[in-house]
Amino acid sequence: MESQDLRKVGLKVTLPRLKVLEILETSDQRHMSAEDVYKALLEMEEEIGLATVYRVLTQFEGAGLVSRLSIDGGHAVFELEDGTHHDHLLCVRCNGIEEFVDEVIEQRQRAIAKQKGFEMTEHSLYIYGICRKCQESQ
Amino acid sequence: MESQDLRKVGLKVTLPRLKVLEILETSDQRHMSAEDVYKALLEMEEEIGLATVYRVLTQFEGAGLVSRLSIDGGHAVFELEDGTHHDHLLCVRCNGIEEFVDEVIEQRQRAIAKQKGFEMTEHSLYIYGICRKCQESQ
DNA sequence: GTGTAAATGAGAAAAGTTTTCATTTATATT
DNA sequence: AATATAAATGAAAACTTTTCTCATTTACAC
Ligand SMILES: [Mn+2]
Ligand SMILES: [Mn+2]
Ligand SMILES: [Zn+2]
Ligand SMILES: [Zn+2]
Repeated sequence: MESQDLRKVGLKVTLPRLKVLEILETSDQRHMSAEDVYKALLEMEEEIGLATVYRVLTQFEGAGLVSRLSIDGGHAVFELEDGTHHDHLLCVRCNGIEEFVDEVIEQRQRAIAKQKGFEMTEHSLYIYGICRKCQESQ
Repeated sequence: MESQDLRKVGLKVTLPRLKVLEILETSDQRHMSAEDVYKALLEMEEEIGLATVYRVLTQFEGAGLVSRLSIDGGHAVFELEDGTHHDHLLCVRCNGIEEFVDEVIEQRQRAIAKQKGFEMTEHSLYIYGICRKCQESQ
């Protein structure tokens, strides 16, 4: 019952919001660009404008429902927030995304920030490479 | 003698290329956007188009003379390549950039890629925060 | 059911970067 | 030194991703 999720964060329950949420929950890709979401909506015959998709995703981000990854050449992907921090591996061949958590890295980052006198607010870490599947297929 | 540097990497010796190189070498900021370089050129009375600045920086990157950081909100900064890898701390208040090297993180990244079956090609790591100077000034 | 504030859609705008194409320039060859 | 030519440049247009504007529609408190 997603309507409650929306009300809980102070957002009116509208069709675009419900549908975007539905796409994020049911898509087989966990990480989706606004364009991906928009196209998935078109495929389910929902005529929701791209501007609205961006708006809704940004609001969801503000509400803590989704998080946004800012990938290299300035385009963002979104994923449902699951409450746990993780970082990403990006396949440069198929653009697939995998996740990882590494406490050693997390801790070293805090140590570096401290050592440099930074009050750390966040970090962004991406490992680029060729995923297993892409290596196998030639 | 930068002319040799250019010839060495197969680039014709032109005024825009020499001047962009000069800016990168003499500016007090090690990390500069294309716009920064463009403005610095204007200040030294060199009428070099922004498109040329982008072209030259991209060629320099291809030639291994500079490296490009792709910062969050989709705008790039460039720095002279010094042959050694390092990562960056970004101040969210003054946009200042500091550098660090951490072998533990480097090694953990390789371990994670290996564990996930990735053939790692590169990585990008940014620590965001408020730098010492900005903390002190209020 | 109504009123009102909020949300939406369509298109314009913004920001950063790349491309196009006519003109200029560097350099290899005479 | 003059010439030929492939490459580089400048200016403007195009592009990409995202945000904004504003007229219209919708959700929901009353
Ligand atoms: Mn993720
Ligand atoms: Mn650097
Ligand atoms: Zn892959
Ligand atoms: Zn600062």
